[in-house]
Amino acid sequence: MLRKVAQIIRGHGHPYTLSRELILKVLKNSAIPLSPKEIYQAIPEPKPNLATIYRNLNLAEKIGLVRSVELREGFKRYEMVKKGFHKHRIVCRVCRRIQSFTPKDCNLKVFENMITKQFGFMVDDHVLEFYGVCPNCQKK
Amino acid sequence: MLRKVAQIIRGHGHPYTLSRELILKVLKNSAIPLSPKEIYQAIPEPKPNLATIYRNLNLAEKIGLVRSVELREGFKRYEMVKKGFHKHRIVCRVCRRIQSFTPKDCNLKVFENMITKQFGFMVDDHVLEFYGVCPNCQKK
DNA sequence: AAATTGTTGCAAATTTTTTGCAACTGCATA
DNA sequence: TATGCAGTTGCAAAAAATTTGCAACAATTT
Repeated sequence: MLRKVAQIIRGHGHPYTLSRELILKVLKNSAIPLSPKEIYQAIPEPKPNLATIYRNLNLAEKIGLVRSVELREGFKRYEMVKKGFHKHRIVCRVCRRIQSFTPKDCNLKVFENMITKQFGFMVDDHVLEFYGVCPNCQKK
Repeated sequence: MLRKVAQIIRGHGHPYTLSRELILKVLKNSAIPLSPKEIYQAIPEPKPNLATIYRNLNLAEKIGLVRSVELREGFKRYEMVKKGFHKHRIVCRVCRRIQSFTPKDCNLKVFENMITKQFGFMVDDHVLEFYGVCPNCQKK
């Protein structure tokens, strides 16, 4: 089921190792982006070294398998990249709860066109996160 | 000219110190968000300690004077919050150049309404950054 | 001007991420 | 299926980013 991922990794000249499989499986099953430490904790013993997780996340990001996500926490999180889909997040400023959602129709093309016309950038990715207070924390 | 800022800080029960003035002045004059280290470097001698800069950025963020911005670099940047205005960024994946822009009409209300209706969050801030390749790096 | 409260510098600690190196593993090919 | 190369891994140490304890100090209140 991660066969396609294996092909992509091999296609970039890298072997598909057990560590890689374990890391990507954890990310695939998570509703929210995870930090390297969280990925480490989610893998059962015997787990790969934390340094290995960092190295593989960097590689996976470089070849476009995962994307890094920062939510004002002071560390990076990672999520799988799925072609044709992407997620946005809403983060509670109080309890730090993260809620992901997939936009039906992400009408940010307006921005991207403006950017291309005005600044000449070729845009291929964007990050949109909302901050606020979740229902639970509003009660208090 | 930073009088209003001084009032806000005092209004929150904190003295308006020289360090605070220097840090906020640097941020006020920057077109792009700056990291603590960059702020430190931008202040002429005698400069406040780096720890002081971290402490004051945390305070300023808490009382809403500044906002933290993360651009997949592994550290935080900060920018002044100006009521009624906000900026977005486009970052070059190759040379890491940052281009800020102020949206004419940030039509993300659609998202915010959906979030409130569907998840019950009270949204009061958002982050929208674009990633791509700048004109210079496209040539190579 | 004195008292109070919060701030600062400094050094050390913590947290996050990267790196060097020797042993090892995945995979191509024979 | 065995062999060898190239890239990966674990471990420990280093580097980078951020936080914290504490004594000296500065900004505001009385």
